[in-house]
Amino acid sequence: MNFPLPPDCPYYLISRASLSVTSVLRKGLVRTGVSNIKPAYLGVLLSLWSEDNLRASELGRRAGLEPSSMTGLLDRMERDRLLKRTPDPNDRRGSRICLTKLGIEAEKGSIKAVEALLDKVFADISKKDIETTKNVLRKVLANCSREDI
Amino acid sequence: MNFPLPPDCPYYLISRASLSVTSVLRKGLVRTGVSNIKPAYLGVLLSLWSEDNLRASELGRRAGLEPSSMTGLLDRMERDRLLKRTPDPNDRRGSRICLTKLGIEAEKGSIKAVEALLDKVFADISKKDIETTKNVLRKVLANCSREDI
DNA sequence: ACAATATATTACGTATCAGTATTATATGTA
DNA sequence: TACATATAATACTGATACGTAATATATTGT
Repeated sequence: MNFPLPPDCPYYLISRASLSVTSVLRKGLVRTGVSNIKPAYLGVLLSLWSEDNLRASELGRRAGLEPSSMTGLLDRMERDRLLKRTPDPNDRRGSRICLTKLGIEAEKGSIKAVEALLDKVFADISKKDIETTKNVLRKVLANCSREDI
Repeated sequence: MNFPLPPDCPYYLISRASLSVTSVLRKGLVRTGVSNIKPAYLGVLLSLWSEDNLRASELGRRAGLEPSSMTGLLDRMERDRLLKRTPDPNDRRGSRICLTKLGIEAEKGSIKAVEALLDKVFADISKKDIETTKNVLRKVLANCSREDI
C-alpha cells in the first residue's frame, strides 16, 4: 500500500470520523438537554442498563477500555451522579459499579437522542455498505490484536 | 437505527479502530527505531514533506485539526526537533513551519515503517471493501459537517 | 499455614484534541 | 487617517485514554 496524502488514507479517515462523530454526539446531547452524559459514558451506561452491579474491569472489557482508563472515566461518571462504587463483600480487592437513580433515568432520553444523532451521521449510506464497513472495522480490530503485528 | 450493544455499534467500531490503529502505529514506530515520530505527527509531516514552509493554520486544514489543536502539536514536534517556527516576514501575526534536517531525514524510514504497519492492519481485507469503507467514512465526515445536524 | 502467583484497583505521567478567551496584526471602509 | 472587522496564533482548561508502576487483596501450590 503506498502512503497516500491524508484525505485518501484509511487511517486518516478512521481517526477523523471518530473525532467528528464524537463531536456530533457531544453537541447533540447537550442540545437535547442531556447535558450530563458524555459520549465516552455511553459504553459503560449501555452495559449497566442491560446488567447492573458489574466490576470496573468487566465494564472495561465490554466497553473496550484498559483498566487504567476506567479509573478516570468512573471518577467523572460518579462526579456526575450517574453511578456509584460500592464495596464488593465477596472480593475486597474491588468494588461493584451501580447506577444511581439519575443513571437509571438517563436511559429514557439519551437512547432516543443518540439514535437520532447516529441516524443523521449515517444518513444516505446503504445498509449493505454500513455492514461492509462494520466487518472491515472488526477485521481491523482483530488484526491489531494479533501478537505478530 | 436501533441502538446496538457496543460491539455491533458502528460508532463503537469506529472509535475502537481509531484507538487500536493508533496504538499499533505508535508501538510499531518505536519498535522500528523511529522513536521520535508519534502517529499524531504524521498528518503534519506528510504535508510538509510534499510542501515545506506552510502556516500553522494551513497545516491544520490539511491535517483536519483545529487551530487550537495545532499549538500543542507543533510545540511537541518542535520539542522533538522535527520542525521549527520561523517568523513570516509578510505577516507578523504568524509564522512559517519549516522542517529541520531531522524532520526531512525522517521521511525515509518512517514512510516505509508506516506502510508496512498499515499493510498488517488492513491485511486480509479486499481492496473493494477498503474502498467501500473509505467512501462510507467520507460520507460520515460530510454528514458530520452539515449545518443541520 | 506460608510463599508464590494472579488479579483488581488506583496513582501518576503523558499524549491528544476541542472550546473559549485573549492578544496581536491585517484589511477594508467611511 | 481612524475605526470596525477579520484573521492568526496562543494560553488555558477540560475531556479522553493509554502505559507503567505501586498497592491491596485473592488464590493456588506445597
